[in-house]
Amino acid sequence: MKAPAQRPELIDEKATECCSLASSPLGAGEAERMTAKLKALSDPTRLRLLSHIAAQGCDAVCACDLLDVLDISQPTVSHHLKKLVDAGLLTREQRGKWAHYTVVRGAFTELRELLDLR
Amino acid sequence: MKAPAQRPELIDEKATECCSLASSPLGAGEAERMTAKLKALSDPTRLRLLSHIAAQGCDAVCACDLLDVLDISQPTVSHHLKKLVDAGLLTREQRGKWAHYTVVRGAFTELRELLDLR
DNA sequence: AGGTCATATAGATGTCCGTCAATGTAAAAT
DNA sequence: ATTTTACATTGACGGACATCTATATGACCT
Repeated sequence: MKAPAQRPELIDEKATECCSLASSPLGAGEAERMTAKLKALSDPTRLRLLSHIAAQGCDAVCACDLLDVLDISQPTVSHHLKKLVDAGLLTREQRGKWAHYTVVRGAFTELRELLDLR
Repeated sequence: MKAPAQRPELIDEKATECCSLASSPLGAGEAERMTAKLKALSDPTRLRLLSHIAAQGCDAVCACDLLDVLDISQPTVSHHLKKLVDAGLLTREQRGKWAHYTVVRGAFTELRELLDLR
């Protein structure tokens, strides 16, 4: 009687720490929290809006300037900026009738660490 | 006659390079390409699958082991693994009747650079 | 050959999301 | 006070997506 086919053996050498994802498997809550920021970045329009603000030193940029740059309607720009603020990637500041948006310093460090493959 | 209200002045000091996003505003194509990978990461289930593979050294992990770990159906696991492969974050390798998935080294460097706020 | 096991694919369903036109709001200008 | 300007909110619509059940594929075992 031959030995039955067994499942491929699980490697449980304590894991060679190939990345910070490796430190320990993500729980449901943790995963949800990380994907909240990732989702906010996962839209071409939002990524371009962010890059335009970043391209001016990550300092406060008027929403009016962002409207000129991409070929989308004003409500859509407003919608996306709100999403970026809600995700903690931008802050909003009202100056008179203008709204200014600023990149949150350090907002990406957590994500960058998550993706820190070695 | 008073001077008309003007838009808040645009800061065009060559941008203080606050992050790699800042180097230049992303074009439509570039943004689309970056969000492809980000979208693949923007689901809690996929992020957890990835983290389980990473937690074993980013080496080949049998799909059967991943099925045990999360409380979702087998087709759903298969679906998500395919998406991660399509995004270039995992590679698939068939061994007999088992499928093994491996984290692609360096798949995240581009993303990490994108998020490299200083 | 027939059966079982691991995984993929197909189809269906409900939910989320990006976009827009229309409208609301609030500040500034006339 | 009325109008204009900047921006947000609402509601509608179409497409994308996560998940499931059911079925197909393909490898191994007897």
